Amino acid sequence: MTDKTELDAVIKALAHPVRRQILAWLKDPERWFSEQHTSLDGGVCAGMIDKKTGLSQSTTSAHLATLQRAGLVETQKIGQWIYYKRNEANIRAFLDAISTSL
Amino acid sequence: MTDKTELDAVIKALAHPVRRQILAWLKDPERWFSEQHTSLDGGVCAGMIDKKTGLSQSTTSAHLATLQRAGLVETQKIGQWIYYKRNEANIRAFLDAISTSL
DNA sequence: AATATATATCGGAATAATTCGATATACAAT
DNA sequence: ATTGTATATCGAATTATTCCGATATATATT
Repeated sequence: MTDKTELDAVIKALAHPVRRQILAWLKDPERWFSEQHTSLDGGVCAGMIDKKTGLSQSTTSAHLATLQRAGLVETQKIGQWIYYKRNEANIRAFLDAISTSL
Repeated sequence: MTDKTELDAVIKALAHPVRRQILAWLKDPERWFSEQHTSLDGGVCAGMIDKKTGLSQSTTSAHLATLQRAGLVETQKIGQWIYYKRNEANIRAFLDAISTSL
């Protein structure tokens, strides 16, 4: 997050309510994604997030890709599923960066 | 900043490099706007900011308006000049809000 | 091999943000 | 009153973002 373009990507990623909402859901997966049968420690699978956003599968996928490019989430692919979880280190790094730069 | 729409406006306002740059300049007016003859305590007048952005007067004015609507800067009008300065309380409130919500 | 499922990517339409020059408004000075 | 200066606002062009349905890719199952 020392780089300026990185910070730009992160702020732009956060500048959409749906993407912030997704990050908020991922903060407490047990609460919001209890239907998922596999362990939530590995992340929440994309389809569960689709269902919650109310947007189309492709749109939600694009939002997730934006979050990932910004480093705000990390993914793990298992079989045909892709599990998303917050990248807490990068989120903290962003908060530090914005706190000192702003 | 307790309101959700407020936070949205602030993040959107920050999601543009020029607006962040303006906020950064306003952090140290003595350094960046030493040419201004009136006291910098009252803020930096809009025209000086125009000159620095490299954008047109109207565009810079729009950016300043966005920052103001978001509450990130406050203004003081003296004669035909409008002086801009950071609203430190609101900036801090934003940092608190994003730190806890993110 | 064929079918089904999960997710990503593509192409395009709709909307929003950025930018500019031109004009309007407000104030100051002659 | 006129002229000049500072800033805001308008209208329009450009660019970026969001969104969708359709298709592609990868994996799993039969």
